[in-house]
Amino acid sequence: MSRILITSALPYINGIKHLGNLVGSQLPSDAYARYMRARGHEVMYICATDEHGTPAELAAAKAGKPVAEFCADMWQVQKDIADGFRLSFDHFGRSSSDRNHKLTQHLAVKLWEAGLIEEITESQVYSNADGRFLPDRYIEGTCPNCGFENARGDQCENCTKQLDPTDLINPRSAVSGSTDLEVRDTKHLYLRQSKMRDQLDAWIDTKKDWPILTTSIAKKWLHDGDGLQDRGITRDLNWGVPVQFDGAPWSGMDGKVFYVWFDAPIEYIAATAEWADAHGKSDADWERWWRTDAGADDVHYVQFMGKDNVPFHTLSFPATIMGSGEDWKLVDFIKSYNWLNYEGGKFSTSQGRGVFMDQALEIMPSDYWRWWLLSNAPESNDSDFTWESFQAGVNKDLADVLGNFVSRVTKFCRSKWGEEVPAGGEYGAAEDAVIAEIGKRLTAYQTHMESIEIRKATAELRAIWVAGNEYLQAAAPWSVYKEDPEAAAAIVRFALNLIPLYAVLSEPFIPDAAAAMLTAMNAEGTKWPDDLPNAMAALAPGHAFTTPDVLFTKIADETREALEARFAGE
RNA sequence: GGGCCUGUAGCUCAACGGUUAGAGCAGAGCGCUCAUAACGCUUUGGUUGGGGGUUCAAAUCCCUCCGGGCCUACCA
Repeated sequence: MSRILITSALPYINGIKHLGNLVGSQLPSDAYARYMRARGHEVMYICATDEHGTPAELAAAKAGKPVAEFCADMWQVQKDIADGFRLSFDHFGRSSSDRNHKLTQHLAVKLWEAGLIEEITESQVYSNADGRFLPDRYIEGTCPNCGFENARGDQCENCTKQLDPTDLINPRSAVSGSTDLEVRDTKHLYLRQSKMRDQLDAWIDTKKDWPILTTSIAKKWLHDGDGLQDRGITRDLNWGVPVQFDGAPWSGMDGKVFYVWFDAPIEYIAATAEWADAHGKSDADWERWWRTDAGADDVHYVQFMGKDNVPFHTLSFPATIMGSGEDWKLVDFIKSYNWLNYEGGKFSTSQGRGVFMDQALEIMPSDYWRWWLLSNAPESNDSDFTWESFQAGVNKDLADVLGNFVSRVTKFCRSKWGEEVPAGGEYGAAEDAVIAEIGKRLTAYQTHMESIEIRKATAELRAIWVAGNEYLQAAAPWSVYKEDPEAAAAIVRFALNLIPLYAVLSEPFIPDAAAAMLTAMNAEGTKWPDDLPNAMAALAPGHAFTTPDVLFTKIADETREALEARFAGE
């Protein structure tokens, strides 16, 4: 048994996430966490809402709520949705927690003491009407290059030219539209990542097994142009972790907060501390996951995220904890995902295009989404959600191959012997062959789960389900029964035993159906099959079960068409 | 502009210098009748985007052209 620390990228607080966000970190990390728990490992699986930054403040204003209240409400919304998808976080925290405030401030002090933070005074655009400094992209105006009237202060979306906000002609606030803007000097803290470039580069070089998507992005940032640039880690905002606090080694930073990308990854650690607090545990209980001087050396730490998050997880967060000089656990493996598209285009919040997590749960049970999304996860490339593919995947894999297998076995048994495992006959060569086949597939499945190749794992799992149908078809107990009921009983006994096996193997992907299968078979405590022949004899003659309801209802063509129309957007 | 990823069967993907390029879905045929008209077997289908090169051997490595996508540091 080993200890495995798993973090899923933090969903941003400003709204409900769509299926692309779900499949890019939360869902695969959950399948991985469930698998590792099933294999008997000690798992700490952490997620949280990422609550700071300008978009949160604007979303709160739009909702007409104070930002703290907005975030608290939206945290609950996201928590409920996560529960609905059966995401098995050990703790779902908040980056606005007291733990994160304290730890973020602590690490900043350590970085300062190590000479890795410096004060820089820079000029930024201030909006008098909005009463706030504006990030570059929240300033709009006419592009000096192409004349496009809605160019943003960081880049013109029309001609793609990189801009400085002061380049814009007739600049205005994207928040209020006000043109009452001025440039003010403001002091900020910068993280001197450039001083850590060689150290980070050498560390990345040791990660030979990381996905190329992960390392190539890190290398690009390390070596592009002048190399890794220092990064401002504070902002002129109200909502966030205050930069000025008792014991801060700097002054004059009142009214500023740490930049969201500085405090958000720290929340991985802080959320584990929140977990300890919530369960009446001591600091030592969370530190053994995170402090290498407190037992975390043998922890295997895996992060899941979409590819947009890679620079922060490969560079700035490691720079933060390495630079602190303290003994924090560094990530061992970064699993990054590409994008999920919707019917050939992008998911779009503003255009109402695509499916959002709350809607998905209203439409179909979570297992349906989990299965389709994980068996089509964008691991090697962007992938495409289509209703047709979703319908085909759910109907074929879940309803026909797995669900119908459970139905045909239990109903046949019920009709001939009643709802208990029949006695008589013995397993023979055919059963040995199935055990051998499943054993081979199971090894492959486990290998793919260990290396976090989720798509390949689902393909093996499906093949294991298929093996049951192949066996039944060849053994044909309905024919054998007429001549030799004892032999038929052995066949059915074997097939019934496949059901709890399938339930346990499938649990990482379809936990609700797995639970329903175990309940029906009266086999709730079934463990991972370390010994397949034993597992196939777990349900002994006379063991009572109940024939389950249909496990997966098929998606009708009319239903699919209605959903296609409903979510087409404009 | 720069960098990275990518293009394989009608569709979604696998194969990561080594037999005859594989699987699921879709299509065709046969079988079974326990089951959610489900299941099983057989089968059609590819000039691996185009062109050139390296090699005994290339989907795989190199060059080039064409197409798709992502990132480019103040959205997160």
